Amino acid sequence: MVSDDERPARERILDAAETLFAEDGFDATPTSRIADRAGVPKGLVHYYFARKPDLLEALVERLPDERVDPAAVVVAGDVVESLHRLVAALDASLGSSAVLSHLLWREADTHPAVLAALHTRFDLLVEQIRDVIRASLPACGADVDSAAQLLASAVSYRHSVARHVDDGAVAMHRELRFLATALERSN
Amino acid sequence: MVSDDERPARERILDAAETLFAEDGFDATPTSRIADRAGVPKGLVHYYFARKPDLLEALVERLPDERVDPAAVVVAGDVVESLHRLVAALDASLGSSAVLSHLLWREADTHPAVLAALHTRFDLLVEQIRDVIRASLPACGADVDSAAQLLASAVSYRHSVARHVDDGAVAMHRELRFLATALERSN
Amino acid sequence: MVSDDERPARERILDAAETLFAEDGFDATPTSRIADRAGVPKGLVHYYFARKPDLLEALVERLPDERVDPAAVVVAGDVVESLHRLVAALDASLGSSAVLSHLLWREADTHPAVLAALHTRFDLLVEQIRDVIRASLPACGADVDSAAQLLASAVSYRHSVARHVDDGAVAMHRELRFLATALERSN
Amino acid sequence: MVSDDERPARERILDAAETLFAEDGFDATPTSRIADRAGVPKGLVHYYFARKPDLLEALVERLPDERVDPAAVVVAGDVVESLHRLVAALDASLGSSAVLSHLLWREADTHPAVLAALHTRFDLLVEQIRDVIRASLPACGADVDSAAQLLASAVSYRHSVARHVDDGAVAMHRELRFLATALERSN
DNA sequence: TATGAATGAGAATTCATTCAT
DNA sequence: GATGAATGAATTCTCATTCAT
Repeated sequence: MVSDDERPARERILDAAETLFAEDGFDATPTSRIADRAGVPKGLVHYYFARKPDLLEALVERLPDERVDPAAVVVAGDVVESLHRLVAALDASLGSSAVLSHLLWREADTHPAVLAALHTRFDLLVEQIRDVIRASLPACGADVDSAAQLLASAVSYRHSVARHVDDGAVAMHRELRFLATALERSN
Repeated sequence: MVSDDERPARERILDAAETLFAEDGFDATPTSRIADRAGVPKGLVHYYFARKPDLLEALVERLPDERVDPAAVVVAGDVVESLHRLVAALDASLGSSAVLSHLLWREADTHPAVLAALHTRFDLLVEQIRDVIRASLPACGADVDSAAQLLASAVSYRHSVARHVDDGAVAMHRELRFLATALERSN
Repeated sequence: MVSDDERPARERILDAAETLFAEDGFDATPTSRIADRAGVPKGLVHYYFARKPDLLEALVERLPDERVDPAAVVVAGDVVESLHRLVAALDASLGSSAVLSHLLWREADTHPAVLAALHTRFDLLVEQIRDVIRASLPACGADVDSAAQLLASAVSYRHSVARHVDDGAVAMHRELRFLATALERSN
Repeated sequence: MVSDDERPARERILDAAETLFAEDGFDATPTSRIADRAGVPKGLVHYYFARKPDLLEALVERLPDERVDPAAVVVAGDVVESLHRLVAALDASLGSSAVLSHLLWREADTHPAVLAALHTRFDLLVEQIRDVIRASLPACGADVDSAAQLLASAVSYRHSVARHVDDGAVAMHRELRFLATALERSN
């Protein structure tokens, strides 16, 4: 087996697992294929990850912290633009872990650790949207929580489940504008 | 093996497959367990469904048609109430196939037939929401398509993915009210 | 794989397991070698015996009932001869399951079912020896229980553990005579 | 890994191996568990004992010399008491290596070195019993060899195989008295 | 001398699928 | 049509052993 790649073997194994799990699902991916793809002998996979689900947990722990600095996206008085920048920033940050994101949705049911990670991520998303709305439209009298929840649903839905829908970005843009307009009007 | 239950063996096999696939996933469910649960001999499962994926396709074909008659829910001039009744009707109709709904999301990636069924269902959902909005608020100048897309996201998200979130109904109610208000204001 | 032998596959698997376990021990015998020896495909071994220890339990259940009819061996008034005949009868009956006998001793510690079987067998042995002593020497005033226990130890020791000692039969004969003499003297 | 215990690493490894082999058997004990239990890194086990069976041979060589000084136990003219003291002394000396004793029986078949050690120990046992009988009952006309063999069987049986039988000591006491009485009567 | 990462052969077990009856 | 014994490829996991440091 080849081995002298740049990254350490443990990382290469996780990379391979991430890609393959995302492509075919956890159950449909033999550890042997992970080893092949990582360029390590079969035994090494189980040396680092005694049981197969340990791979999944390690992947969850590798999840990047997707918190976006509100100050970096808020444009005072312009909710449309502010939310737009937030979503763009989230997209960029999530983009790197899009595959991972997707696979998590799929395995959440059967792996509690994954489910917990998903909930945390969703709550964080709602919170960030709400903060940006509040910061860009301080006196908004509308139901900001609902708007945040709606947008978070749409973002999550797009990132994790509906990745097959290619016009996602366009639709998202229009939905976002709709929400922003609603928020501004109720000012 | 038990046998003389009320439903024919083929149906019992599909019922069992639906439950078990939803619980543990397609790959993690041996056909032998489906046979056990259905109370039929192992061979019979493969007699009716030569290959395992055939079970999944048969389940997709069993999907109920969730079209709700617009006339039955629209309250002229009251979008909030109209959408509310629509969502309630959809919930009722989907309720019976909630497990199935959920399992479809999970298997969509690896089974094209399932993915296609999902897209059809989502498009139908958007269409119905749009129709109800238009019927209850004929002169609405807002971006009805986006509103419909947003609500469809939220509904789908709740039905299929976020089924673990218990306050789903409450949040949905508030989100819906937010959307309706936005639509009415732009009238 | 060959298959049209005289005995049914399940029996052939047990025969093979018995021989191989006795030769190399339970842990050192792969199920694949059992399959080879039995002339059946590997899968069939696990079809009949889901887990490897199930093979051991099935072997224990195959143990012949070694009860010897006292009437057939007792020579009234002659303990030496009576015990001699009993031991010979036990030897003959045990002989057929000598390998099994031996392997049971070895696996008793780690397999409770085996340990239980061994205890039952030993108690039965003591009981039979005592019955024969009593029947051939009714008025014996000696500690018949101890004599029976001693002889049972020696028999068990020889059958199960000390099978490598080749002069076993000769020694046993002398020991038996010693015991018998002791019993007669105390009459 | 812990390390600065009182005993040197090599000894701790053997101690751990002895315990674990006795508990689960040689084959069922991974060297890694031996390392864990000994509190040494995995590599060190193979550093001291290149192959796993080497551990077994080293254990056999650690066997204490169980020779009991006849003078210390013989009570002239009293075989019962003499043998009693001998067995007590053997018990005490064996007690420290009871686990080892037991594991040897189990592994004797597959490890010639172990089998040889066992034979040596048994012969030594017979010899000692005979010496004590002769010393305490010089003019005994009975078959002392057989009596010695019988008692050695019972002692071995108890020490090595029947360690699960809790009333071992009591039964042994009665058997011993039976033998002694027999020997005295034939005087 | 000591270490623990790395290796790969081989173990038990699972399971979709076939097929004779 | 129905059945369940039979098959064997594939899968997860174990572990003695090696070896660079």
